[in-house]
Amino acid sequence: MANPLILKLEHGADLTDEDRALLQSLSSGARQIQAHRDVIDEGDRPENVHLVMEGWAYRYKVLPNGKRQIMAFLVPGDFCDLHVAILGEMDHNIGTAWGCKVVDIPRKVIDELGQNHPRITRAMWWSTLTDEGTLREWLVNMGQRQADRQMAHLFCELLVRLQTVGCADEDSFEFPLSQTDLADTLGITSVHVSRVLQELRAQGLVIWQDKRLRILDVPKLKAFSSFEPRYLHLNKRRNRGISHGNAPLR
Amino acid sequence: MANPLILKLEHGADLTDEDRALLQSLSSGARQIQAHRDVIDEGDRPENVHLVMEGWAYRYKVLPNGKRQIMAFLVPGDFCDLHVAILGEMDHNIGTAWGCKVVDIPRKVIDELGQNHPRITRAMWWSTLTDEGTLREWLVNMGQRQADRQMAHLFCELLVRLQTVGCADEDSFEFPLSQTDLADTLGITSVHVSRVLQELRAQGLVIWQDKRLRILDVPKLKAFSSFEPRYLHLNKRRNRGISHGNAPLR
DNA sequence: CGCGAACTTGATATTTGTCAACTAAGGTGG
DNA sequence: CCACCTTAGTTGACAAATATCAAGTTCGCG
Repeated sequence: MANPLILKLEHGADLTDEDRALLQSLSSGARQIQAHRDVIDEGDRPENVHLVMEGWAYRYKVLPNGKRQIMAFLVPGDFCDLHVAILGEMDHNIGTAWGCKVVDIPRKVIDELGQNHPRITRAMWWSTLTDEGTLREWLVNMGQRQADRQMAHLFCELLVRLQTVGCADEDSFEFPLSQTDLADTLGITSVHVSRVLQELRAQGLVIWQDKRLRILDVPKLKAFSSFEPRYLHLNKRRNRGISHGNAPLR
Repeated sequence: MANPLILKLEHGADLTDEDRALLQSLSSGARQIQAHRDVIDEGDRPENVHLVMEGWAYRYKVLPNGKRQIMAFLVPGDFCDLHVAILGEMDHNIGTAWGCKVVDIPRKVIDELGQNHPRITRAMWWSTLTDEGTLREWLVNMGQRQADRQMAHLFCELLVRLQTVGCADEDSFEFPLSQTDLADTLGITSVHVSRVLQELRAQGLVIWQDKRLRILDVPKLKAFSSFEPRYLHLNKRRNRGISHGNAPLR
């Protein structure tokens, strides 16, 4: 199976074969983490950077009143905490949604990359910055869309993201979340998730069973949720004008 | 008046006098931009990085149905589009909330900093990463708090952020937004903003008049909104244990 | 086979949105 | 300096979206 990290980072920089070989060795030696465990917690100052290679994890915070907000999904190819090298301590938690394979990469290895491997470094910053773009889109999603569109938008995003790392086919992907997880992601209750899902099913938009989500009509779901993937910045670099001022492709 | 950029970046790295002098010259020559103008738009590939030195701007997106979501406030010391160097094109718009002084910094100057000024580079990445942390907190805010707490939380955040750049006193700051701007920030309607504000006023928490927001009881407002500033990562570095002398990425 | 977690359903409550009318304030031209 | 006009904010009545509570139901797993 192709390496999700490499598949992803190809979008952020023009990697060489040497870069790919290095990333391949970097992302080997994953350890299994059980479902519903924390990978890191708020306040931690981890020595290693964590990279998801299989399964799902998520960023989340819990408020004093016990309410939980999931702020990002970490799927294969995603780094959990690249930023910790600079920020010092985690300002949120990361937990596994399901069984998950994670590689621990010592910070000094990351630092070494930063000094001697400019394309990989660039690709990692590209990855951090697209995470930020995704966060902005989630904010739009929560602020301006009602629950049904918001959920549909999330499904569209996940389809595209998982396709780029080889973890989704044309119209479906493994979706190992509970409805409660989904509720805490969208900022609604799990009761409402259940009802909205039934509506999406009734409209013939999605099927969700056996931990797999199938989108029955992808263009329709994208239109329904006004999904515009620009924020994912997924155009392969080699397909783009290299320097500034060029007309946008697409 | 002290330079907001320097005041801010001191939190992200241990700057030298030389660094400060460089930042000082970098942030001079601001041009005035009128209120309610766009600084950059989605799809742009700007040649310059923009730095706010006075006034307020905000990041926003507009959906096909006309709804607007404000995703960040840019106050003195904030960069508008540091990420564009890597992502290539803007995935959102930036507009002025009020008259605003902005410095245009050529991308090549930023690149040069990245090569020869490691502390400044580190501080700029710190700034980008705290922006991301702020975004995460806004997501929590929108997803899990009701409108009154959410608004209170925003006020607390702004007080702290503006204090660090010398733009707020102990309990108040210039707040040049309309209630509609605030509504599009919190993901509620302007009618609801009006009502929530009256409630906060009635509870003796805030006064907002003449474009100035005054928090009558700061600890009370922080408790009310369960404001926890860890996500702003504002501890001056010299007050923290300095761990590894790792080089910045890039 | 039975237990518990996840999901569903129905009734009702709360929060927030919508619409429309009204008031206040600031700017402009006469 | 006043009349007017526009924009921002306020208010009330009502509607829609979503939350809450409580009671089922289903299903995987020991």
